[in-house]
Amino acid sequence: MSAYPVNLEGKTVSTPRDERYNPQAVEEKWAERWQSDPSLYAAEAHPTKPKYYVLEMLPYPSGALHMGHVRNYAIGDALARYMWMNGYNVLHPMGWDSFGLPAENAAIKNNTPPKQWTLGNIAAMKKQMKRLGFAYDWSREVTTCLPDYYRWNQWFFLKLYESGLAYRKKSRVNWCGQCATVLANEQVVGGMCWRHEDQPVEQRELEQWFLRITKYADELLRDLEKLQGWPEKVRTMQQNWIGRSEGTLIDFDLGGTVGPAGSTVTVFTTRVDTIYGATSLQLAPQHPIIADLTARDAGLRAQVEDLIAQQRLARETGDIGNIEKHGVFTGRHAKNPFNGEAIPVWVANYIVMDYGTGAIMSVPAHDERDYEFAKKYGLEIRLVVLPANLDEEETMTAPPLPYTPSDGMLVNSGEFSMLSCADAIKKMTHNAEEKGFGKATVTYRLKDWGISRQRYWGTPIPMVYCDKDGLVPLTEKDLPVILPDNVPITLAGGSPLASVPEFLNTTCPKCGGPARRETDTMDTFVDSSWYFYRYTDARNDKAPFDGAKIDYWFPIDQYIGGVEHAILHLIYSRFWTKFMRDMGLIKNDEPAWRLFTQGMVIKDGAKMSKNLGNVVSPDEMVARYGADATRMYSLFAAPPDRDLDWQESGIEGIQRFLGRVYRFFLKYPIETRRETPAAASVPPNAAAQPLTPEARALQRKMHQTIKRVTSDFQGRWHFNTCIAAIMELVNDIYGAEAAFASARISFLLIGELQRNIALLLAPMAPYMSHELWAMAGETSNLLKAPWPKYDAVLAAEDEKEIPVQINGKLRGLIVVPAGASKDQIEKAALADEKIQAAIAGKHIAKVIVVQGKLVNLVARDGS
RNA sequence: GCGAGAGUGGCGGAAUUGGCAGACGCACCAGACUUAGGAUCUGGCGGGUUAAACCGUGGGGGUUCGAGUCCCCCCUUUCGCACCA
Repeated sequence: MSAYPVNLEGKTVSTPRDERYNPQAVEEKWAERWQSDPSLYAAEAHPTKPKYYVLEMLPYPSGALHMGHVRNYAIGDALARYMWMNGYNVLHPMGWDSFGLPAENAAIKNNTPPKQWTLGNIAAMKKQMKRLGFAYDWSREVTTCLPDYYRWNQWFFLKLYESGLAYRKKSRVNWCGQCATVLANEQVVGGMCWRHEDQPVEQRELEQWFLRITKYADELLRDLEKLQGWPEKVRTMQQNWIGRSEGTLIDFDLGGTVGPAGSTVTVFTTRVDTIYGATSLQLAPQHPIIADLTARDAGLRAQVEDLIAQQRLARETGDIGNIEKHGVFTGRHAKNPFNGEAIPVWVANYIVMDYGTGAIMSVPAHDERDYEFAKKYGLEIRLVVLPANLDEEETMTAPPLPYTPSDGMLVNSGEFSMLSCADAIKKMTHNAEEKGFGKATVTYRLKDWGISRQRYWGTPIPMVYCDKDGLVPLTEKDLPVILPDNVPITLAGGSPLASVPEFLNTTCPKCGGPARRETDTMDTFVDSSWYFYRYTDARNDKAPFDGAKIDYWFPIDQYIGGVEHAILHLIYSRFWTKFMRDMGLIKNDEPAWRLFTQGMVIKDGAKMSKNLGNVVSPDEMVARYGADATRMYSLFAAPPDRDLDWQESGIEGIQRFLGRVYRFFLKYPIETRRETPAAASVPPNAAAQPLTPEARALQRKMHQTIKRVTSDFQGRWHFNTCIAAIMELVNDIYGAEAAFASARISFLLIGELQRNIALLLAPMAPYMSHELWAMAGETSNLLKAPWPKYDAVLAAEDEKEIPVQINGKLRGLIVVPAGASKDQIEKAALADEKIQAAIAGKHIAKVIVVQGKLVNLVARDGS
């Protein structure tokens, strides 16, 4: 590099090719060095520093990274590097969420075994990650599809089974025909499969394994309060998902048994206060008692089937919210336990079986849906709540119906009349409990987590079926149950593992007799529910991890990923944490204190997709602009929480900037600085010498930049403004080039500028920073070089430019010493020529001086 | 319908507590250096005007010496949930 003649004239010259920054050559050189030292990014074994666990959500190994990944990891990597430089013991691991359906689809399509396909993809993506320069501790790599990981899924399953949190039941499940498997409620999006937007989800009856996440519903809801470091949005989404609702269960008697399902219908209501206004019962078409009610009435049965069909259709089109209300009278009546009145029992398509009890009391006067239904079928509408305003006249006036507020007063409600709604709810619930026909209850929207999948590429469930002993769990020493290779995969339905006799046939752990294995596998969300714990102790073959290590590293200090995991992954992993805590394995009760959800990477305003042909490949960007520019642009183009519109011309701007930085180092290399006469003339105690104005300005800018980058980095996570600040500094350096040439800026300052620029860029453009660090004559490892500190005195301005307003409008600018008093500022403002001209003939009513900020003169006409 | 965000030049975006709106970058224009330019450097760049005045942060009100920022009403838009009883 010293072969290039330094231009001490400071004149603009053309840039020869060899002066251009060549990212490929530089990045490859450093990548090679970094890869030769596997311990480079390892956390300390015997910690002497405070810990910091930064984690990006692990990817599914689909075959290639996309820009969304790059953005996610660029953020995490910048943070990890920043924390290293700030003296933390950083844990920054990576792994692979590698079970799941795409591997099976690929197997069918290409006739490649899922394992081979998956491991091949992992190798390819790992290579991409290394090329991008992400600083992961690969010695802790977790690959969920390998037995050394999934055996612990099985281990946890046995523990869950032992504690009654894993159970099996026959249930109506969501079935995706294209996946040929069951979906969790969380995987059904608007009636469609989360993976196949155009595939309506069917309902099937199957024996399934469930995890009792509802046991933790209340705690999962309550602890959201503690997660102040999570985006409000995510907490709200989880809150809605859990959907806690307080209400009352009330039994309505059908006046004699109608069949096996009994003689009462229990309704759930949040408004028991309106029960005197109930004029019918409405059942969901799937309600169990309907089988009994229709047993001798084929016509009614057919009508109910029709309602079910309507509901299904509406669900499939995602239009369940707007379903045209239909219902049918069953011919039966039920007794309202409060007033003894017999009210008709109907079946209606707007009642869903999977919320509450699948049965409601219909109160048309005080519920919009019930009102609409009652109007349509001519059911009685009975007012039982009046507005309770201070204005008596209004209170006595019947409100327009339906009247739904719950701050009114009861009427026509027997002994409860004249009570407020709130009091009535309490007293009526109490009354029901005393008399044994009802009770207070809490319902949740959250359902238990169905984890059975009729697929091959997942963790085998460690249970067997014995003819003699029935359902038997395996024991710890039987683990892992290895997922066999060479399994024929089809989408014919049913579990592929059932067709493998060597797998299927086993012996019962209890009696030693012949038994069959469970052939379903686990939902892949099981894998990702606890993977981040495994990173702390990834090679442990005696336990999932060592609790002492969890105590040290957890909770995760910063978790970073896409908002699409706001519900599924993030609620399951919170559940898993609470379960492990209750097992005594860990002490923390939340996995991550801080969560950051980055925005999507889009192109031309649309999500990148193969269909639209607007996919930007990271490989191509790296090949064209280098890893640094690719990463840095993804940090610069938008604040990290917003969507980022990828523009090729934008990354060119970053490339240009990096080139400018590089040329600054190239033009003033350390060798030359030592040798030039200008350098030699700098006295040894140059730092103590008063600086020229140009040098002082640059020095000040340098300290201001350090200050800004530091605060934007840690406080606000605005990487875009961090980069903008560094750009400003570089622009100022170029602006002062003439002073460099005339030696009015010392080589000591140039060296300081260079070192600080390398340090400031290190988290965001690691390759180039390392190169620059070496060019600046530094031999230490930049990865752990101390983050620069700014000097507040040196960052301070000597004088300030202060805007002067008249009546709030800018009318002039004055320059005052930085520490000027209010009086001085006011005097200077009034003395300014422009201001004097502007206020001529006017009377100054008031002068507002904000020290160091602004002057506003309130001027009125006349004197 | 409920909940949470967002709305600023041609574009991406700055403006941390109310205090010079448009930092930084892109695009564009002009110039320099060039055999050349998809290189580099310098300058310009919200509207308006010769220059000013003036107008400008989705719209309308308000508070204030002063509002992109605070308050009220409305519009648009993104995301999540939804006959949830």
